[in-house]
Amino acid sequence: MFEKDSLRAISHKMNTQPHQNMSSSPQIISSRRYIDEASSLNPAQRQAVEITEGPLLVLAGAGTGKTRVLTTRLASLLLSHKAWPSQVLSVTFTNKAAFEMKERVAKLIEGSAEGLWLGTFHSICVRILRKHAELVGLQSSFTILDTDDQLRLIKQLVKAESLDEKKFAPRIVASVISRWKDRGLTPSKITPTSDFEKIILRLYEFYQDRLRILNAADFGDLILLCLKLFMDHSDVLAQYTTQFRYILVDEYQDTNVAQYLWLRLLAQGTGNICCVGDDDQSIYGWRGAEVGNILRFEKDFPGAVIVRLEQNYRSNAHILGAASSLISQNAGRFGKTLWTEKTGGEKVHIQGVWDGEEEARLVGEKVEDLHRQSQSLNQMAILVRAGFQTREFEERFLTLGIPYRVIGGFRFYERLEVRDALAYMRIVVQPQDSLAFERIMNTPKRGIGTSTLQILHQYARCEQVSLPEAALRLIETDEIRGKAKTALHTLLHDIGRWRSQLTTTPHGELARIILDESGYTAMWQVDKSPEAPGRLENLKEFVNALEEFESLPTFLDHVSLVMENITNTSAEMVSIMTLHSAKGLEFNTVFLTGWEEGLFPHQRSLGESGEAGLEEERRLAYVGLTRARERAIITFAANRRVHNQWQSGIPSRFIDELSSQHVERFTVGKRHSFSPPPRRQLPDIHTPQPSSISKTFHVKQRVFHMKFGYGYIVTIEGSKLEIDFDHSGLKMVMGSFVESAE
DNA sequence: CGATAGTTGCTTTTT
DNA sequence: GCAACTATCG
Repeated sequence: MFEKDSLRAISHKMNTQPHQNMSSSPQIISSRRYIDEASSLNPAQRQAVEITEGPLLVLAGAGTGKTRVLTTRLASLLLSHKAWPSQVLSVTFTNKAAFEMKERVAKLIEGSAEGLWLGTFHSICVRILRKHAELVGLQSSFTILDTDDQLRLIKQLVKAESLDEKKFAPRIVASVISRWKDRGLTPSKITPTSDFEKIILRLYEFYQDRLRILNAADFGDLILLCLKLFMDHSDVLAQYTTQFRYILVDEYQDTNVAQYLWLRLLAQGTGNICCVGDDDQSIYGWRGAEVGNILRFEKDFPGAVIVRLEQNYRSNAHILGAASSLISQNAGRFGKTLWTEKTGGEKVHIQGVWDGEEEARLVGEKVEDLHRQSQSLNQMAILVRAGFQTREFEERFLTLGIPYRVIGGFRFYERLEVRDALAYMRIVVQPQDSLAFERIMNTPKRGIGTSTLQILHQYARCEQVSLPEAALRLIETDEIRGKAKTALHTLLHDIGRWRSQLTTTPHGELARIILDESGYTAMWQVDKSPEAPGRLENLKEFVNALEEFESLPTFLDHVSLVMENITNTSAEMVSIMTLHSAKGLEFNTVFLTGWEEGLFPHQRSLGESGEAGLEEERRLAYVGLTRARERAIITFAANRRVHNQWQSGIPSRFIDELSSQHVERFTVGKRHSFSPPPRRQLPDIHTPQPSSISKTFHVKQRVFHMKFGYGYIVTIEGSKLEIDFDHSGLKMVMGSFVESAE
């Protein structure tokens, strides 16, 4: 290791002279694997790997080997000694992608990729901010607030300002503030355009004040503060612009304004920035992502070279054709024509089902079928639009005994007991962490109730101090009496004692001590509820996970930034996930479920941002389809339970937008008859008419409440309910039912 | 202060 | 169909 590094250092020295003409200078590329990889690239890919100087934009369609280009390029930089690991800044979209990229690079260079600055914008910014925290008014031990903490804090502020908690719902306030932060706007740079914004701006200011007191930063701050650091301290910026000789950015279409400005500052040194992205896969507009960034690249970085990757290696011709016809409906895109050498293959299946339950049953059957044909479960994915849809599949798979994993979904670190345990760790590491303190103050029950908490809050606000600090001062006075006083005293004393052990005790052991001595473990041991044993199990798991890290603060950073579940990738499992978390992945078989108007495209996205919202949904559909290599199966349900209410839906407009030569329609079940589309004049589905029929009735002992909107034809004859989905040519007949008295 | 029962509103998507 | 909040009482 040492020897290799010093060799690298020497060759680096030899290479510090500017490389005028890299392509003709001899390159020292010694890795067999790298040579193999590079020689298998197509001309466009090779070009993207070899242009290492100056700004480069790789416009890469779905399945065109974008990741391969990026990793090969990185490996090339290292092997040719143009840069050593610490001089490469590589920004990816998820921590998982960063991890995989690191592994691939290590393989290509047949050595270690340690020392690379490889990670998400957030993790890189944390790394930088920890070093210069004082310059932006934080201590280097600052806490990273997660969404939950953020909402709690905002809620407190809204309450303190006695504002209408409905109009200024924490969620809404948080999202407005976050959007401002995404655009790189600190409070002073904002000119509110309405009274509503004026108030939120005030809340934004208060919120930032509170964060400062708490020595905390939220997700948006990580980028914003780092940006501020670079803008206010040119010496710090210079340090990094000289260090990073090469900058690589994955998924450039998902960057927001703040991230873009951040990148521009860093890239101004060498100008060696390579961005990879696909405007058709921009699906994070709602999070502040600016497609404009990618569309403007040439203007932003003069002399930029643009390389297009258009040969798709992933999907079969039908899937690619269907996806292309879909995305071509969008205006305002770069426009790429993906093509493939593959021919034949299965057409895209489209299947209508009666309800969500049947959808799950159908998918379950298909999975079993394919599995019987010795298709790996790892090669199958079920993609949903919204998180709640996973449940029906989980239930079905549990009864069928099909192993599955939910990606994204409910995370380990979001569980009640894990969050409590985390709060204990946080308050020990970070004395100012009011939110953690509030959380554990009376968990387990110590007799410190709401009235005590109120006194603390009031004092903390008046004196501009953190909650634990307020507690510390108030137990010296007579403000708090009796049981609460002694309990608080003991707690604060305990926290102090644990903190003093931070340097002397191994952190795994310390965690156990904290959980035991605080009485937290005992609380669950005494608990007789059925969840209690599981929670204790999770606490053990928590300590195990914690021991994997070098220290408690490192672990806490990991938890805030890496929200992914620790999943066992080796086991055979079907993946269930949202379309958003499917980005960047690929599978042989992909089930695209819930393609119904209102769910996909989602009602909210249509309502809020109109045409732009619809286009983003369409891109989402495109992303989903292009995940599939061999088989894509689209399903839609005629009925779905939303908020415990049955609602009938009509097939997604996206289904009609798929070129008919690439799709095949099916229907399932004995009770459904399929008739070809009669194609008669239909009411405009985009302007739904008021619900004309709304009835509650029983079907097989179950109560249904259905609203039939959209002017669709529903016939009720005798004990039969018939719904005619003219739009798709699908007619469904439901078995006997009894109309209720309602 | 804390336990309990009843009530409401909620679900897009995530670093 | 659930979590999170509210009202009431011991």
